[in-house]
Amino acid sequence: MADEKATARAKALRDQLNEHNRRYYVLDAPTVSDAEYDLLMNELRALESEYPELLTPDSPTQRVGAPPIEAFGVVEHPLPLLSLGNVFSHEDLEAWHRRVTNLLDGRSFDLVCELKMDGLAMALVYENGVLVTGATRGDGVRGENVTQNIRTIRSVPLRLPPGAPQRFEVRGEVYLSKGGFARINEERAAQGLPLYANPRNSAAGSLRQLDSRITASRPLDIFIYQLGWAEGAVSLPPSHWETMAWLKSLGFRINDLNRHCPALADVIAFVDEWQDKRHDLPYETDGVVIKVNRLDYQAQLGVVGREPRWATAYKYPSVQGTTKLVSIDVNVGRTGSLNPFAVLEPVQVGGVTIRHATLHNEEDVRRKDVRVGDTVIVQRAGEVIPEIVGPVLELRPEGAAPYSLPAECPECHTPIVRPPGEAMAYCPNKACPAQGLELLKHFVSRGAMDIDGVGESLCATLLATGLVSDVAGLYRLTAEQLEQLERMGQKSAANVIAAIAASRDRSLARLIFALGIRHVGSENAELLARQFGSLSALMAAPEDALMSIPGIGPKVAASVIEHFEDEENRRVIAELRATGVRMEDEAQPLSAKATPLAGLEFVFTGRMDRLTRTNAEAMVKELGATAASNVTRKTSYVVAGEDAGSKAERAQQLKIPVLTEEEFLALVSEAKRQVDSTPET
DNA sequence: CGCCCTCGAGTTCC
DNA sequence: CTCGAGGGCG
Repeated sequence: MADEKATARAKALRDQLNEHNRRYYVLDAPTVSDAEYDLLMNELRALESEYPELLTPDSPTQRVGAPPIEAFGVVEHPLPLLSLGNVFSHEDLEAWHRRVTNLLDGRSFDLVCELKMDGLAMALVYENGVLVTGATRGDGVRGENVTQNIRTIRSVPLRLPPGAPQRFEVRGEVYLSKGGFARINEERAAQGLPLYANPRNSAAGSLRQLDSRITASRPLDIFIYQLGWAEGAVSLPPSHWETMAWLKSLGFRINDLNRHCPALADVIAFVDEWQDKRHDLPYETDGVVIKVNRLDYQAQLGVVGREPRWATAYKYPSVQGTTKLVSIDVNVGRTGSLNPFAVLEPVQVGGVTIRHATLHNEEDVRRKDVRVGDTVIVQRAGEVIPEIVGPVLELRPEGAAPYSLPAECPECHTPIVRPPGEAMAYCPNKACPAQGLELLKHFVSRGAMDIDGVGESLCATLLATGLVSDVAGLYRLTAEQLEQLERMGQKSAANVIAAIAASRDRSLARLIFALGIRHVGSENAELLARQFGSLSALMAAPEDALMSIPGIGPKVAASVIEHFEDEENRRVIAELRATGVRMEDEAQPLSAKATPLAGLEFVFTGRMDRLTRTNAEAMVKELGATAASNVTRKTSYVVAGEDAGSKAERAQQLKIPVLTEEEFLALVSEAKRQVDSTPET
């Protein structure tokens, strides 16, 4: 049995350790060294193991977690945890403010702005100054009892100083810092476990551990943002802002970045200020919670449905979102490649609605382990292209099966082939209608024959009606035939015919590229055109002649040979020739052009105001420089437009000069001035 | 043979 | 933008 001395010592140790905890984790101002802290902790642990009756729920030793439990109990929230209405713009916010003003009979009111943590809402109940329950939000009325896990969070006070109400509830958001998230994922990767998709997902996983010793090893943290309810004779402050200050004095961790705003203009300033700055915070925030400060006004405004009228959440455009994966469909590419893509329940991400996302190939789907029916996390890679990050494993429905590609081409039902060692599967049927459409689209596209007014839908119509059966068929079209089609008047028909006619005179390189030879893109087409000067010369070239061109290796050469050996391809080329498509380049003018930018390599990135990227690339090539798409050590200049992404960053790392559009134009006009002032040779 | 750089191909949304 | 793969070079 513990004697009085031991009992008193245990209490003293608990009080000291709890205070040190508060200084370290809540105030961020420790007054003892880690070693001293450990010494006190060890002493308490020894006492508790000798006299188990001294072990109290508020003991700091509880922070290391307890043995696993079977399941979480259910906790009823006496006062439901409400959700918040959302606003997405200044206009929405102003409209909300007007509504509130009306409901308050035109009286003006002050507000509080709080950064909205991307974590999990939690209700903590204290009785006689001791934490007794920690529960998740659940459906707002009933949550899960995760008290043992909450105790492991160092910034949650286990015991409060005198002056706290007898029984009361505070609400807060449990979250994981970006650094903590990265650390956990590194550990999981090392153990071969599936990775958490984001800090929120990871915090949820940590909190739902039945073994709280695991939770204890996760660096979870909490910000308290609300007093739920309180019983016992205490006079409560009259405003939210003062309530938060009071809770802070009791030892709760409150976000210091929150701000008391006298008027709407200050709220707008706060929201704008953190729009970008939030990315520099060590934790993830997805918006700002705006609350009417006075509690009597809050009471007057009340609750509608499950949302209080006295608060709203300003949501920043999300970089990520979660949605349901409805199905995985398959596209057939121009080369016959089968590319699975995700059909999603539409979701707003970064201000646009996302319905589809590519899944690249079967391996990609397997690696990400997404299955039909999964809830998946979606983001816009480089702020543009939708991408599936991964599934939320907790929400996977029973019986969701791993994905495998269908055995047949979805278009023509030919059995698919997957060359050994290759990641992509193919439809081997060269006459596959899907490939025909993709080939036609490629032929008319901007980088190829550049036929204006012929897009995806017209290509499809032409093939479906039989007006065109291969790329050469375009050049036999008449205005009368086009006018038969729906939504095609005389004027547009004439425009299309003119655009097709104009494309007869494209450069040889564009024509070679347009043919759609495997492994021959715009660059290789350029090489081949420059080497051979005409399509017939290229067609007659033996394999070794192709291979001797720097940049053309065995695969490309074989692909070219194979393309021109094919009877059908030869027929189409003959047709093209017969309809008057130009098949050679004019002899290169021998006069050497002035090349003031010779030897320089430019990389363009981001959106420019006065130039398109292709235009800019043409400009520098004209002056003897080259344009590359990737930043390497060889790059001379990176020209960064608006919203420049990773390339500009990489340039900084490699200490390569980054030019603005203005600086670039200045550099070009200076170079041109040199050309003009140099006498022709 | 392995590494590094480039090119090809497919892709989403407005 | 990203991944995969081709080509060149040490």
